[in-house]
Amino acid sequence: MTVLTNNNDALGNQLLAALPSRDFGRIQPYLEPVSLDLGVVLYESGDPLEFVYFPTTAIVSLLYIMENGATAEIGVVGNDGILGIAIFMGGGTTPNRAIIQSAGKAFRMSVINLKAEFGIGGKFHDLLLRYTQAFITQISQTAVCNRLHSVEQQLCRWLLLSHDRLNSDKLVMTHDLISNMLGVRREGITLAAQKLGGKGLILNLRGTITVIDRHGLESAACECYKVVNDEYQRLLGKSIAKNNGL
Amino acid sequence: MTVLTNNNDALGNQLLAALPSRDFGRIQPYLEPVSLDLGVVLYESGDPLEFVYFPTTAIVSLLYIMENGATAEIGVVGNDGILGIAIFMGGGTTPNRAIIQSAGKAFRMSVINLKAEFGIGGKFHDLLLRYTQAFITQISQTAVCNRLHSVEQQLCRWLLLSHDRLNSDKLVMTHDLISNMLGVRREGITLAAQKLGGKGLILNLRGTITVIDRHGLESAACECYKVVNDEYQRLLGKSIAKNNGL
DNA sequence: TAACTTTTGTGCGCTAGCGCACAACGTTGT
DNA sequence: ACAACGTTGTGCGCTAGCGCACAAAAGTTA
Repeated sequence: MTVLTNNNDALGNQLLAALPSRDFGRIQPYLEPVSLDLGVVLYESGDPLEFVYFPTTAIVSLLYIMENGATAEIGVVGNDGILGIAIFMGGGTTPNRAIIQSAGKAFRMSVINLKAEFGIGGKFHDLLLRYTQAFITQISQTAVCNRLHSVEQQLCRWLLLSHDRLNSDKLVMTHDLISNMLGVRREGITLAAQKLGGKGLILNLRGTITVIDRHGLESAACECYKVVNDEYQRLLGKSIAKNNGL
Repeated sequence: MTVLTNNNDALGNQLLAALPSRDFGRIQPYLEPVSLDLGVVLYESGDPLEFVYFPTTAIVSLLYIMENGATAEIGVVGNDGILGIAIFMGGGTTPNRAIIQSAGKAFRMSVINLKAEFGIGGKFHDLLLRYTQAFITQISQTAVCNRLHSVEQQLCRWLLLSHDRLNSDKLVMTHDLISNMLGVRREGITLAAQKLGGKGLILNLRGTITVIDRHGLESAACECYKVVNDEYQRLLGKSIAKNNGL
């Protein structure tokens, strides 16, 4: 079942990379590399999970889908973390959809193996819980941001979140996609993106947004971004942000 | 240190009540009853926690406070749960303020004792994690609700959350307080409360809101309330909602 | 090249919620 | 009974974002 290719790539995931080599060595055989295409649904709301995922280059969004079809993002997971915390938290599923927001690679691990490793306690257990707390902060700040900030500010935050989890300045995504994530109108994104483009922070091309001025983007974003990033740094010992300690 | 009064009151907290009596017996000596007054700040943003709290009749709100002083609620904890999950998750603190939203009683437990009990693993460990997952759902749904729903709908959700955690239909709280929680204008709450009053769902009196038609309130709320409640039921084996299995 | 699809740009009327100002109550205390 | 204070009610202009309807590009396929 486990693929025998070079699983050292798994160190591209910061959570796995943070493990002591002894713990990582024990887990490594359980990791199976997978390629994830844009738009693929990894988990559907309420479905029992079969695998957890440690993304390396892929980015996954967690969405809630309303009865009327409207969507809003809860949080985003990339090479900084793990998708499927409901497994070790004990619920087995969540009322959210997990969808690939940016195509790329990940390593998956069966629920059985994950539970066994988590059950041992020790570093892996503690690290997963600390990551979960950081993720809680991300969700919390999403709630705050949704309440208090403009679409333009939120777009900055969202672009930064994506940029941090990518090793490129070129984000392949349409305004329509982003609008679904932020739960706003597509036109609202177009307008906000134009403003950011006018300020020279990003470059809008059909289907892609290129980050030009990372620092400018951070300034244009609300404090929410920084709060989350600082918390990741505090809890996981490293900043997710580019040019900022990574 | 531990007060010797009747700690069986602690069973008023559903998390403690859900423990097997053997586990509860071990924990009971560590529980210290406290009275919590309206407006008291239990945790300040970023402060290392010294105690976790198991509310029985008190209700605690978790808030984020923006640099400009604006506030928004992340989630609410009452007799359904525990305040201070950052302790067993490993972070020791969060960037939030915890403030008493409704005066009442709680049992507190020192961080050292909590960590020790959590470290044993077993039922207590698992229950705390399952509760945390339920709480994550609450935060997530707050984010969604903040994005997509009207103040009136959110007020319904919020009143229901409070009502569930209280053994009275009379909620002692001002419109101003609620507006801080929901992160909206006080006038917006006044207006929404008037509408709900006009529909006969609640009764507005100076400083108090009385729930008249619980079912009507649920209908007037968005689906967010039900999603969270269902998830509490699934994960913790009981509904928090009144007239609904409790 | 031509037809088609996807993505982005633009305009327009509408509404919810904001910020501000101030009036009208209830309570509490003296 | 009166003053003082906290709470709620009301009005008004303003703005961000919505919903809708198309037009204009930019790619894609035939």
